[in-house]
This record gives sequence, structure tokens and C-alpha cells, in this order.
Amino acid sequence: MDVFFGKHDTILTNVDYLDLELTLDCGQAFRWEKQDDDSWSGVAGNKYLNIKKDGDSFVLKNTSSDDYLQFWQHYFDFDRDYTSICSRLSEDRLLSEAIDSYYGIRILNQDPWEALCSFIISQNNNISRIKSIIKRLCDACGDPIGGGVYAFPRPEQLSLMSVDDFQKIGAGYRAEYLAQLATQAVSGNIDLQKIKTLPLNDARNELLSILGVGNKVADCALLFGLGFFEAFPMDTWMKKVMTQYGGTMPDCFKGYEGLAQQYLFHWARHNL
DNA sequence: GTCCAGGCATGCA
DNA sequence: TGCATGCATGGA
Repeated sequence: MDVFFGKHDTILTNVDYLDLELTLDCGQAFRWEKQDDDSWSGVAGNKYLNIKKDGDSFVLKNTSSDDYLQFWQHYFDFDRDYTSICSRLSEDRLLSEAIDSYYGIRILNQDPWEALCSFIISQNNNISRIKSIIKRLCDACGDPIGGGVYAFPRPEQLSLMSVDDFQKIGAGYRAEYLAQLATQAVSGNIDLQKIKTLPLNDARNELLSILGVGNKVADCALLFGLGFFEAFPMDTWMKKVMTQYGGTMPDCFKGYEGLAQQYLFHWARHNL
């Protein structure tokens, strides 16, 4: 991949492995919207981005070299060699088919706090509704970052919301979970930066102690927010997929379970 | 109107 | 440990 820093934009060429729609709209992140010109706009951290595929290159609008190097490069996981990982994963027949069909899914490195809150909201919920709840949450108490756009609220901002406030934005029965989580995060009882440094199982157990966090939500937070590429979220779709493996994971998934999961999840939703 | 969504907490065996 | 049930909400 080559990176060019223009006067306003950052331009990526020779990108081996990125499909914007598959990556930004596959249910791992909830703040990206497709625009009329087929570009994608979204918020991550306290940054707004518009990114568009233009022929063989990708244009990150109004993105400085600092923004790219210090934030988006890691967000899009560009430091990881997806080509060699997918080559390894393709040793499995089903995964090989999924990768061929949906080439270009990357795992985004999202903010741990946002990922945890988002996947608590996601439980027993559908993606379009998850998106709208999160948007209302950001509009209600996140930092304005310009253009009428708001960042995802920090713990102390969420802690100022009451259970009733969370219900008013449509969180439903998850309102209680969000309120408790915010309180614990502010008190330091939940420390995601510390959890990030733990071994996978310890990190997982810490997350499981949070009200409203079960196996699936914990694994999503680990994979999409806390940098655990080997986490393997098991939702209803993945349970169906795993019957095709007799319940045991192929050896070639090892170390890359998260990406394998995301491909199989996508494959299952379109083929089962 | 009815169904269902990237589940989880709870109670009971 | 394993299974049944209730849960808030709104888009399809």
C-alpha cells in the first residue's frame, strides 16, 4: 500500500485488501453511513471521516498526515497483513469460499469504551435500530465535533444520564446496563485500558463481571474494541455455522479467529 | 397486527 | 451445569 498526503486529503493506493461497504457495514461498527456519492462518512474517536473509493485508490477527505498516521491507519488495521492471513484461513474450504465471495472485510480497531457500550446495546436488537440508538446517545451527551456531529460519549458524560434518559433514547431494558456500566467506569471499577493488557481469558472474565455482558457481548468488545484478534464471538448465526464444523474450529483459524468469525458471520447471513 | 433482532439475567431443575 | 422465560423497542 502507498500513502500520499495531499494538501487536504490523504490518498491510499495499491490497497490489497479493503472493501468499504463490507468492512463499514457488516455489523462491527455502527456509526458509518453510505452517502449518495457512494462514499462513507462516520465518526470514530473524536474524528469525523469521509472516505471514498476512487478507481484503484481510496480518498480520505480532509485528513492530515497526522490524522492518518496517528489514528486512521490503526483504525483500519492497515498494519496487519490480511493477504497472508487470508491465505492461511483459506486452507478451510468454507472460509475459502467466504473470503472469495466477500473479499475485503477488515477488523476495525474501535475505541474500547464505544465498542463495549455499542455491543451491550446490540443484544436482542437489529442493526438499523442499534445504529439509531447509538446516534441518539451521541447526540444527547457526546462532545460536538463540528457539523452537527457528536463523538461517542465518554464515561463521565454517560454517567450523567439517568436510566430514564437511556430509555428515552430507545435503549429499552438495556438502559439499566448502561447506567451501571457508566457508574463503574467513572469510579475506576471497570478499567478497559487495564483489561486490554490482560491475557484473553482474564480479559474476558473481567468483562463478564459487568451487568448486561455475556459471552457474545464480551467477545465482540474484545475483538472490535480491545484488540483481541483471536476472540470469536458466538451469536445465533455462528452457532448455525459451527454445526458445519462438527462444533470444533479448524486449526488454520488459530490466531486469526476474529477475522474468520467475521467472514463466516457474513457468509451465514447471506447463505443460511 | 405480528415477528424478530449479532443476548442476557434470572429462576428452577 | 443446563434449560425456559421475560425483556423494551421499532423496523420489516
